[in-house]
Amino acid sequence: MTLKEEGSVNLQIDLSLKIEGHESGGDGGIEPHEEDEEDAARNGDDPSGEADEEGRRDPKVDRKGVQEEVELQGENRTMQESFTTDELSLLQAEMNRMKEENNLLKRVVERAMKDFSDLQMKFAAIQQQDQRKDPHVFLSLGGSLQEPKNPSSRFPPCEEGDKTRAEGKDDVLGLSLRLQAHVDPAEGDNGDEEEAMERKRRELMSKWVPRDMKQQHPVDHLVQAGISSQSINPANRKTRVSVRVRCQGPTMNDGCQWRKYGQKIAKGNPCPRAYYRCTVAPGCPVRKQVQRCQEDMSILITTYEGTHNHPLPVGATAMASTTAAAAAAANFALLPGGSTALSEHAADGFSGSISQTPLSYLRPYLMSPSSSTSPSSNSSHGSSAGGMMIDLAGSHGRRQFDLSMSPSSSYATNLNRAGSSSSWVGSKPPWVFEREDQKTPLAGSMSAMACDPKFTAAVAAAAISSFIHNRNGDQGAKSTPGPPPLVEEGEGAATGAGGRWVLESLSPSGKMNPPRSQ
DNA sequence: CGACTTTGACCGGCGC
DNA sequence: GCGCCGGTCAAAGTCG
Repeated sequence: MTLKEEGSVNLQIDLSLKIEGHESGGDGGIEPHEEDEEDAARNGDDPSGEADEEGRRDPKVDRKGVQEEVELQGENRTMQESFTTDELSLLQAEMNRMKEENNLLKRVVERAMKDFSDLQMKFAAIQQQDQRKDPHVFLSLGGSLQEPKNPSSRFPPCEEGDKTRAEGKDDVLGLSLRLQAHVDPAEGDNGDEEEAMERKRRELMSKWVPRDMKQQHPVDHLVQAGISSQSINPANRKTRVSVRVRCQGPTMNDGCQWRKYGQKIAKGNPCPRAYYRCTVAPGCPVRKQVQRCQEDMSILITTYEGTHNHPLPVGATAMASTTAAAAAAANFALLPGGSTALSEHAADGFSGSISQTPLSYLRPYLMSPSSSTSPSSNSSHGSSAGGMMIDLAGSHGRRQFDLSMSPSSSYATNLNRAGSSSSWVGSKPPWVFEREDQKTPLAGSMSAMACDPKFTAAVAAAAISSFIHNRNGDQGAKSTPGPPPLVEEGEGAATGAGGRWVLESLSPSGKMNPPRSQ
């Protein structure tokens, strides 16, 4: 809900309090203030609130000239009644307007609740299928009231939201959740609902996934921010988390301290690639590569590799603590108890620290079935058959993900700044969070309207922290005092599972770059 | 003076 | 085996 909408809600509540003081039969059922009752009793014959105001204006004058007042009382009463009638009509009109707004908001909330309920039901069915089969999962939380009418639109909810805002309808609050599951068409029927979901999933997947995963149009979709993680090296099972952000600084401030140890011109990109090593703790194996996007120099591509052998710094932790929404949404997509996991994990994440509870949030991704044994490599991105995609595209292109490096500032500082400054252009951040699993046909997508700028930044932190902690858990678990590695908690398939994750957001032009293979 | 950056050299993997 | 390429090392330079 935007500030404007919040304000209108508050305004409505205040007005209803006043109005209900005059009308006993309002649907709000709010009793009049005692103060008003006292005024009314003091002035005796004026039951209306307007007379209260009159009585409050100059009670002493009334007492001094009692006789004069008695003479003029009839005339005053006529005038007061006239005022009262006028103001009553105005207040009634205002009240009616507020009632309409209230009804509108009620409908919005009801719709959101209904969507959420539907989502839960659908997800439960999908979850059962997941356990039997190896399905593609498509979970989308769109930032629009309506389902995308135009499947050809790559991000229908986003464009819908843009259109709405462009028409000046910011006061319309909308949140819709969509969950779609894809089951292999050859694997039997699951009812009309599943079939409809399957059709929609195929439509969207045909528009969403292949373009990214097959890199058909590298320039078509310009990226503002994104995260991709992959087990690029089957030999050492090292995980990479790639983040793409629109950043003016030389590097993205992720809360950690980095020391540059090399720079190189990589083939295919004239922009030099810088190599950094984590210096928060001696011997920390985590490294990152930073490179400007060739298509858009304002986009910074940061690739993290390895597992921190130390707790995350405060900046990163504070920032990551807000990551619960995205991570919990991810959890919601795949956790067996998904219907309840969302709220639970969201609550955990918002009150906790990613350094303390990072594993649970993205565990579902890491535990995604990876049964296939086909060899994977980083270069196989283009041939990825499936993937996990979480689209938090409220309205792409409305906000920029600015995490400019500030040597003295923490990530949290950036987040605070982002929340109150023009760093976030627009009102809703565009994100696409996807996993490209090169081994399995698991595919999914989730989109959500993320209204809080912290939310979007948190998404990046969640993925980074979780993957750095988890995907190399076999390296860092034994030396890290933090949470146990995922691979020890989850399934064996999580170890070294060849997956590729991408968190992307869209540029103002609505374009998005495909993830750059490493 | 210590920490950090720059930059050329070196090494290993991979494809031909 | 050779060349290309990505990644790393380490000496020199820079900065506070």
